[in-house]
Amino acid sequence: MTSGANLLAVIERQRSELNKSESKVADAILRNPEEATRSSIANLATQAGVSEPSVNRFCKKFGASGFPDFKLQLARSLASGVRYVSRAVEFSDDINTFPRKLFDNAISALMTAREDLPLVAIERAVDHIAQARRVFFFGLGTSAAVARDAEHKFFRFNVPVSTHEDAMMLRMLSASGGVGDVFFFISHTGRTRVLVEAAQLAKNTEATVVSLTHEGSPLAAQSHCCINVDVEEDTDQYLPMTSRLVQLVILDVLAAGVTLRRGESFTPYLARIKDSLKETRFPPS
Amino acid sequence: MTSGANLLAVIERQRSELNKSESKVADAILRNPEEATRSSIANLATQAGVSEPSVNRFCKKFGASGFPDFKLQLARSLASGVRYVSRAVEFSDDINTFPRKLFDNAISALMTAREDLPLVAIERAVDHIAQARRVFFFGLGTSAAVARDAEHKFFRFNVPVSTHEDAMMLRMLSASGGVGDVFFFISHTGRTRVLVEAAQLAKNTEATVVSLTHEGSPLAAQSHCCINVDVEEDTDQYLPMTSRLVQLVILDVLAAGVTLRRGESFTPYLARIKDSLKETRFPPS
DNA sequence: GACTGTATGTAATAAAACTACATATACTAT
DNA sequence: ATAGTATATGTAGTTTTATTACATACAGTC
Repeated sequence: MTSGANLLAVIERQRSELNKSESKVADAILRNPEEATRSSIANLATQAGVSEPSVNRFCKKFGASGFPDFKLQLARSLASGVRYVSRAVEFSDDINTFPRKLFDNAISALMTAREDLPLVAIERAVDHIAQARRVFFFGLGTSAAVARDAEHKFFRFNVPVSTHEDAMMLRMLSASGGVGDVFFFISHTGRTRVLVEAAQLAKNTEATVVSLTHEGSPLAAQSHCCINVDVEEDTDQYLPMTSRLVQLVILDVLAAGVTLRRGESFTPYLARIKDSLKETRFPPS
Repeated sequence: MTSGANLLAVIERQRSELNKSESKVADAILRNPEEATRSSIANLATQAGVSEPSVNRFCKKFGASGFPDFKLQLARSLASGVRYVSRAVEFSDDINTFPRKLFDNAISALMTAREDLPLVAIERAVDHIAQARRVFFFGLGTSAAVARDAEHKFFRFNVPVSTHEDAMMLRMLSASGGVGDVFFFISHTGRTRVLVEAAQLAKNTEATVVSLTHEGSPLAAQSHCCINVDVEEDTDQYLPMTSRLVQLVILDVLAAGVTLRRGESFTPYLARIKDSLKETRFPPS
């Protein structure tokens, strides 16, 4: 059976296809996974209302060599932070619970993204940016902040970079694209009309359209190169959170990619930029 | 002894202060932690060249209830991805390695931060923001993008929010503070003169100064309430990365905190804001 | 309604971990 | 230097825990 990264998720998925005693064990574990990692096989058997060998068989079914090994994998699964479902903040939460939940969600989103990185698209995007004459980062709303962050990264590569949020500017700039121009669109949904239309305008020029957005979205359709980030935002949550974090890290990856492309001789240049800030700061005590 | 989040790191740190047999055990574990999680106490004792009770004592010394519990914690520690040191990108890296490294670093930074959240400061900051007449988010460079992100979150709470990057505006606005004004400064180093000076100006008014910055920094010293984020950026890396992610999640936490403070009746209001975007998007296919 | 295969449990066995105690080593004070 | 004391480590027995082999129960099929 699947020896996936996340045991807990695997159990949950298989939950319905288990026979009677197996599902009792599954329930007992899912009810309190943390406790399961700490209890003995006898204890868990009692909790589940089955015999010890049933628990043992259950463990083997899920790829473990036995109960202790199963507990180990379970502990890993728990520690990895990839909780089955990311936990939404409830109004009953207090200061001791909700900050942790939000961090858990963020970590979980990054871990999920890490497992399934669109390396090909990333590599192509790096190519485009590394060779670009100029780069525009376009994003609205939360993605505007991401675009701004990208601007603060990519200007370092000796390429003119800019960010814009004005819908009119977006259209005009997009239409003004030429060979060597990269229009980089950032959007969680990939459905924002303004952006999609701007992407379309840009695509009708000689410029290259790169996007960091949802797979199969209208924006993706208008892109020469689309980096998929399919993080599911918790829809109950009214504030966008996790998706932008993944976007930011992907942009870090792109920046690192361009740095590597520039080669080792480029490092002093980056160092010079960093050093330029020295005098704006109070010296370390 | 310390029951820190990362057992492996704790062992490594204490390595020098252990007695003979203990250090033998530590070595055996550090030599191959992965294997240690799988082996029996007898096996590990042989590997280390000590007796079984010595291993057992070692486990207890590090906060475990016994050997099995120790293995569990070790497994967690390994799975958490919080490897001893976060791995820097090298010029020899290729597309298969460096993106993963960057994600690992990001995750690791969030996990570290999660273990040591400054809950008291967070709670106080939430109080201040929830009761604010208006809020200013000030950050420069990378932190400007973070401030922008914060603006996109906090405007939802019926409080006038703004972000500024112009050094002159920062000073003038800070000096203009009054009762109920919250000046929220964001800075990784906490040493940026412009920000520290603005914070000082704000502190001389009736306004409240909140900062999201490094503990013990000049900026922290000028704050009524300082949320510490002591993420160590990899200094070899010329691009700031991890610290801003932690800052962003902390801001999410603050936003969630304010939402909870507003109470359940506030949700429809948030929903309305979210819904306002519907017509700007292409409908889902 | 008997047959066959699977599912589950019982009880014995084996493995692993722990505890109490014994011995050895290092350190201190005379 | 040496006896005394405290700490460190190991031995052996006990207890807990997990596994295996086997028996029984149940479900589905002819």
